[in-house]
Amino acid sequence: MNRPWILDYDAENCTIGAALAIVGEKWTFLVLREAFNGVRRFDDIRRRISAPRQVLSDRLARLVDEGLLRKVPYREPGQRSRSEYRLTEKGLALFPLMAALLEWGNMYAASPDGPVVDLRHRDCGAPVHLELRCAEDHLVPSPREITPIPGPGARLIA
Amino acid sequence: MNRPWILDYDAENCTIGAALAIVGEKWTFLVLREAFNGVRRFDDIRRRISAPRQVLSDRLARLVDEGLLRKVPYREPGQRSRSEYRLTEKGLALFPLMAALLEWGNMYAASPDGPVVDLRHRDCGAPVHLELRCAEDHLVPSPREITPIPGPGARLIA
DNA sequence: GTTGCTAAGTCTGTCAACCAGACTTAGCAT
DNA sequence: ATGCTAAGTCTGGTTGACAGACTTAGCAAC
Repeated sequence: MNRPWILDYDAENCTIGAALAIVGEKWTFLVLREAFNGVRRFDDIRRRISAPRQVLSDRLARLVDEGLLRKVPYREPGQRSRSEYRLTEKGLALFPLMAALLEWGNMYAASPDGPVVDLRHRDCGAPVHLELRCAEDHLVPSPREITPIPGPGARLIA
Repeated sequence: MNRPWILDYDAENCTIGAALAIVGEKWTFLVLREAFNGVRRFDDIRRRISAPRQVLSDRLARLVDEGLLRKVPYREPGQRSRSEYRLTEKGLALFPLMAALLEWGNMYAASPDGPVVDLRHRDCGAPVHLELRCAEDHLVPSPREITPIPGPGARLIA
């Protein structure tokens, strides 16, 4: 193995790092998982992920701040109005990330009984999975067939 | 919105949670990013991700423990033998996760100049992207077309 | 109006993890 | 022996997580 080209480039402005700065934290990610499950209320989320209230409070505020969730008022009969948290477009766009984590978890960290949730295509009911494909429409079954190259935003180290 | 079915099920054995317990931490994920970039040596990784030595030491040990990385001896001329860290199959299987994070980051947290790395198909040079597809081979362009249902491992709350 | 109810959120003290920076280790070479 | 270097450990200060108690805000019954 030769010295990888990337060592000459700065890792500072990597978009993966930027994405991680927003969603790369355990509680944040669990909150998003629940959001995709349709769990939207503070105490429901809190019970499901067993987070300390303060931590959940922090993370929800952060996610609203970053524009992944938005607060929407709701009203149970005989109760005052409260807020629930819903995914925005920006948050919904994380679905492939969630799916990737689910698929990997099912393969390598699964419960013995099998997956806890299955993803189905709404229109036909068939199970849904992730694929890597190139612009020429070739299926790319393995990362070994992928070559990372410097993109337009790459910056050489000073 | 009705009460989501998932509230009747236990979140404890969720495979997403299990996966997060392994890779759901900032430094761990950055280490894996570098591994996919071909950066394999302690100090190279450390410089690129700016991690405290101790933290990197911990994370590498953990990743080796979990079987995502393995230590391989190498030898620079005039130096003693040292170890570098390479992805195992289990680690390589995280590629879609990495790609999902990269795509989301490029869309929503990008540097103004564009992506820092591009993924290309080794065989044809075309850019690679992630797709959601169902078993009937329909392309699923939006998470709104996906219905999560309880899988075989789902457990009702006691 | 006051009391109770509930979901959401804040406060407090304790404890574990992170961090920067200095130090140590282990083998090779002169 | 002495120096060199990549890898790894030690130290003391600071930040964040955590559990558990407390507070808030509006509605409803009395």
